[in-house]
Amino acid sequence: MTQKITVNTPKDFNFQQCLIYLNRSKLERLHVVENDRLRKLLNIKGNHILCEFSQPIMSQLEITLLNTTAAKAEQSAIIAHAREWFDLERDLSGFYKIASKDKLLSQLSRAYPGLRIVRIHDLFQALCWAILGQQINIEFAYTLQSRIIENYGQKLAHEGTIYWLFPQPEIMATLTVRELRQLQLTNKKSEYIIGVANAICKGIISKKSLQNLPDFDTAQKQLLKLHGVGPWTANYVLMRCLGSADAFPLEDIGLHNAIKKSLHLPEKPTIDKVQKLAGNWVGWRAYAAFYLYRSLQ
DNA sequence: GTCCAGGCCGACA
DNA sequence: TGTCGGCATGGA
Repeated sequence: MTQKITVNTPKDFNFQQCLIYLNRSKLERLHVVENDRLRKLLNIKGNHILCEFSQPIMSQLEITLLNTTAAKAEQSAIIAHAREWFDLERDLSGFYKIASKDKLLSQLSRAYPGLRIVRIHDLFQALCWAILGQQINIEFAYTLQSRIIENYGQKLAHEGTIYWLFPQPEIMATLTVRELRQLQLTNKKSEYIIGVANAICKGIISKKSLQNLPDFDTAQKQLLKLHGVGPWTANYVLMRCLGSADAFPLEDIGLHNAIKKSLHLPEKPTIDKVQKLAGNWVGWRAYAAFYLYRSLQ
């Protein structure tokens, strides 16, 4: 007897749009997209629960537990995870209002209606993903991430497919640069990831403590103290993990290319030009960035 | 072979 | 405070 949980979703949420984003790389190891269904292994209070997400009707997500059943408290945690994953608490009316008056955003919001920022629940995973993505192409970042997961993550086999959890910082903190170098990470990326793992294990930084700060600017300052975390990485993590709708990875080459593509510019825009454009998106710059990323797929 | 890819650090002025 | 070279790798 499989257990099903339903999650009510807001009007301007389009599960299909999010699935397209989630399905952008064949090297993804942390979820599987298949026939409008999404499967992900969740770590709920230490229990590894394989969840299948689908959308039987527009206003609902249905979560089917494939390998176990969940008690009330676990069910609540699964629902909370889903609501965070697809940023369902957000009222997007402000974003669409801004978008309606902006040439670039109006184009993107029409192209990807109901797309929401797909969040990364785990701070360590978000930091690692950003560090891996520094200065290399995304597909190679996926290659590196898949190697880390397959070497150090926990897994569950179900009906012939393996589902993975991202490695715990406690595991990664014990590694040496030499070990990560063998996965073709650079010296720097290896040092940064081991350092971040240690910082999290020692409680120097945590998602909870960052979320308890008065504002995202303060959280950004804390993130910047980590070795290997610069402005781009800090803003990326604020956007993907901590739930800022306004964080903006200004230096992002991908964003620059997306703007070039959408506005049919002959060259990539300068930083000043990007900053000027983003000036029209204040309050919703993370959403603008996420829609721009989506336009590169 | 060259250039680019969802940057960051440390040195130096 | 602002700028610049070095880093290291895979793919086009």
